Amino acid sequence: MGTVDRIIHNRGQVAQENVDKVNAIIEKYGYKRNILASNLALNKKFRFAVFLPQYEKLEYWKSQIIGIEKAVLEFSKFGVVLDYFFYDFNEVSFKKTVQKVLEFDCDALLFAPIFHEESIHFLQEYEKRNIPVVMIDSNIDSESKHAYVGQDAFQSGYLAGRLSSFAVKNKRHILICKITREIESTSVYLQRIDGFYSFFKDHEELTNFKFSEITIKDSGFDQLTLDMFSGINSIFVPNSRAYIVAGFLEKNNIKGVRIIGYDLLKENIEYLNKGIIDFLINQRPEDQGYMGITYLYKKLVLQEETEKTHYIPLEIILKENYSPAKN
Amino acid sequence: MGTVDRIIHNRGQVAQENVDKVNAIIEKYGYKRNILASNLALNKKFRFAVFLPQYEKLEYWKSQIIGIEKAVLEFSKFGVVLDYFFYDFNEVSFKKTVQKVLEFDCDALLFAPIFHEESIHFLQEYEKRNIPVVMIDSNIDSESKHAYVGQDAFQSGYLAGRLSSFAVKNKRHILICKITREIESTSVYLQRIDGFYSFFKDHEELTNFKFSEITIKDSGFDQLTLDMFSGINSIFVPNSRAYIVAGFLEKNNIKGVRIIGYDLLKENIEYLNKGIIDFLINQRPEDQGYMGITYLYKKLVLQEETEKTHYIPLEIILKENYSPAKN
DNA sequence: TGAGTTTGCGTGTGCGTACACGGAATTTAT
DNA sequence: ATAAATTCCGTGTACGCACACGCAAACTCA
Repeated sequence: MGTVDRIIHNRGQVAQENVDKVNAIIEKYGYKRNILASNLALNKKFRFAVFLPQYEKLEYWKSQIIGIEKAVLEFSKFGVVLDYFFYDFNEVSFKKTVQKVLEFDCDALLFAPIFHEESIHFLQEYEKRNIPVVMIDSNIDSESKHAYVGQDAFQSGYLAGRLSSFAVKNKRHILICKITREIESTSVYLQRIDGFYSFFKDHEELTNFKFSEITIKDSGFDQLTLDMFSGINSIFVPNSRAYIVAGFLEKNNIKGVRIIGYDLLKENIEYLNKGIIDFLINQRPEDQGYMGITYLYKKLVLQEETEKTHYIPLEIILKENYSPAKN
Repeated sequence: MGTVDRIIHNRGQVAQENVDKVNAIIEKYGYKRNILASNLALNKKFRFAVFLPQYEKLEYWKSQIIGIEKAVLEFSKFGVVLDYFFYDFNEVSFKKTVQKVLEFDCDALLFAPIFHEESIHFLQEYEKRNIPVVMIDSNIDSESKHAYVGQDAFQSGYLAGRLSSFAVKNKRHILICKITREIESTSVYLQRIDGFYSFFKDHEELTNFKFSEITIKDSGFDQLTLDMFSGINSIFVPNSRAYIVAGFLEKNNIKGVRIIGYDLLKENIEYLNKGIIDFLINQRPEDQGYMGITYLYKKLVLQEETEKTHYIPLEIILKENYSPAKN
């Protein structure tokens, strides 16, 4: 037993002759180590660090946490333990928390690389330490071996392009509303817009489309003006804040404008039900959190082969297929 | 150890006094039985019976099987073993196989209740035997405790209604093409149509819509005639055979008709890419199979609380968001 | 009251793996 | 050659649970 064990874990202390013999037998009989018994004997905790923005007031991140908690409830019996690290909505807080997380000794990491630049070095560190990482929400497309759970941002923008091409009139003027906040993955943002334009590039027959862009800081309702929307038939908001535009249009009684946005926030749903927002692309945040933890569980606890990327389906939500159950 | 064990499994043979004592301690210290060790000691195989239509030539069911195999690959290390029961595309074969399955001694059952009537009694039998069942693809809405993995058929029809209301012209004539085959869940079928009409009932402002229905047997291309489609603006095919209609329209060079169908079959995708089919609602069959087995695994092996119903998202596939990766 | 029956309880072993420990075999140093 | 250091290997126990087995206590009935 001892010798075979040493061979299986190649811990040395065994003659080459025996190594070969045992390996031959393992091969011949197709021995597979029993993960149940292994984990039982190991009697080990698996510490997953969860590094996300402070979610208290962010519906989207709250859903992510719900999914995470659901997963850890299942996996706690296998020794999975979470340690949360939350940061506030600014770069300083983010950087501080990065330090804390780096100092923390964990077996795996779940992380949303919101601040693109700052995240790169951070992630490299984990690659060096050989600690598995899963990114959720947004991906850093380096050639790293880190996993990703979330949507294909480019493709979702492309789809949004198609959705906004469902024209009532032939001539169309599309407005892209960039409503930014410091805390937001700008890369996701840009990929969506990129995908959006790509749709129209790929469809030359749709020449009768014009595009404008406006940029608003924060949740600044007051920065919107009426003339921004004159002659506009369709609006694409490449993040979750379509409700701001919808609110403005409602207040000023502007009708017949198609709005396409992201995420099933309460405010968005409200305007969806009123018929002011037409399409929302759901990112299924709860599933993302759940799948993220599940990935790490499969990788570490079960030591399975896992697929590096898990794309969440591009779920199009209309007033008519929204049901409150699915967040 | 023995006494405590007898109490935990309430196997009797222990004085009430001790039962109370032990239960008090279990309560006090929050003892949870370790499922890992339990399964290790049990050293038991979990036999799942999988009862589905012969899939060789059915793309949809093939995908289901792929998902099932993927799941069982993961769970085989926990002692999960599958036994397949396939039946041919007719009632006789179905009934024969029902007998075989009933005679087979299994711990759980995954089943697609295609033949509604015949399935009811069959499922009751498993309820009697207290064997957990998960239904995939279509649900039998009895108040049974059997689980379901699949779409909300009514809601998907409702959504299809909305999709076909994206009118280019104001006057619209919608054709509902019922292309039936013996092997098909008629209940799913009817629920979808029901949902479809309900959409228009709920939206009285859409009065300028007219409806017709045609019914075709089998994959009978030859039963279609030109006059069936005269004046039609939009077609709803409430199952996976939209490609038949699309093929007919293509052959006869009829253009500008919107087609809405189900499932990402090769033929459907072909017409989607040609722009003849506009919308496909994806049922994610691979996910269904995977989730079905996962449900039984969680229920039996992990003995977790599980949600009875797992709805697959209503994924709308357009030419622009179809990617071959997702079956 | 004693034999027979039932009920209650503890011991022991096994599930498949991990790892500490100590002894045997081999090598190196003196 | 002998002592010391090193390499190699087997035994034993633990992980947490399930269950067979057998013994002791309590009960039944004559």
